[in-house]
Amino acid sequence: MRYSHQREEILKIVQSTRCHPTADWVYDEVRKVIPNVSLGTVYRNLNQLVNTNNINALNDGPVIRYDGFMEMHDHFKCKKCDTIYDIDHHSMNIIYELNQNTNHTISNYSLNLEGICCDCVETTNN
Amino acid sequence: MRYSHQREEILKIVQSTRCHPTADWVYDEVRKVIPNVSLGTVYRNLNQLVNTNNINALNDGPVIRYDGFMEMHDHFKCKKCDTIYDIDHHSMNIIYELNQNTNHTISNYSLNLEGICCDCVETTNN
DNA sequence: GTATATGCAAACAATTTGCACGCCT
DNA sequence: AGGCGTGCAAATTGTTTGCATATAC
Repeated sequence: MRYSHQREEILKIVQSTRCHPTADWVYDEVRKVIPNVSLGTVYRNLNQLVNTNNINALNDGPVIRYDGFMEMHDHFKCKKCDTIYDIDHHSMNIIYELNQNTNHTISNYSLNLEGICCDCVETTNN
Repeated sequence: MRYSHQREEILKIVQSTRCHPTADWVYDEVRKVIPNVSLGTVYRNLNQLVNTNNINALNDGPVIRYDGFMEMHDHFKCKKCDTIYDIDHHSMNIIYELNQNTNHTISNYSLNLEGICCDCVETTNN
């Protein structure tokens, strides 16, 4: 994989946030630095960065979100404000425990939690 | 919600399988019984059945899969054959434990596991 | 110099929606 | 009779891809 200015900026942007951005959000950010970048380039580079294990992809309904934080962790999505929070969890324990209980060989997982977040709980009745 | 023959057949079909079908698969099955059914109708009814808690939706990359088995359970997807298996798990324990460890109110979750399934493990070196 | 990366726009795939007509109640 | 459900086709959304040009090495 050859160096490219676009890819460098895209990686830097994804690594600099914990907001689990979409390709569109990344596109808007990259354009602040490289105004004529194209959305196709953003998608191509995000896919490459996922394949080379520099970032992670997680799906959120029909859209793909990207995550530059590479320690194993889970996610919690607030049903009210749609924010996705990181949740620290005993990843290896889950995989170990599940490998004990099934015939399959589990190599990775994603745990997606939903509910009402701590910021929304005060004001909601849902 | 008024009765419709289409919706009844769609529900029956989703409830009769454990293969986590896509809308397209359901569409093909419904056509065997109601040949002139439309794909739009299948999608509309699947969405209604999800909203009325008769079936569940789970996302598998860009596609939505449907599940007529309503007990809380998790899923394991084989990286080789793409089969999605049901995994029984201590759902309430996870939610309880996680509610203890976070400030959020977790109401539901989906745990998606990946790896090599028991049928593929013999023949794979991946 | 050569191959990979880019910008652009068109293609794609899954899902949703608008509309006129049909069928449940 | 009235309104929800349908079939059909077009629209929408998120993502991918083909192609000619630009750039890294």
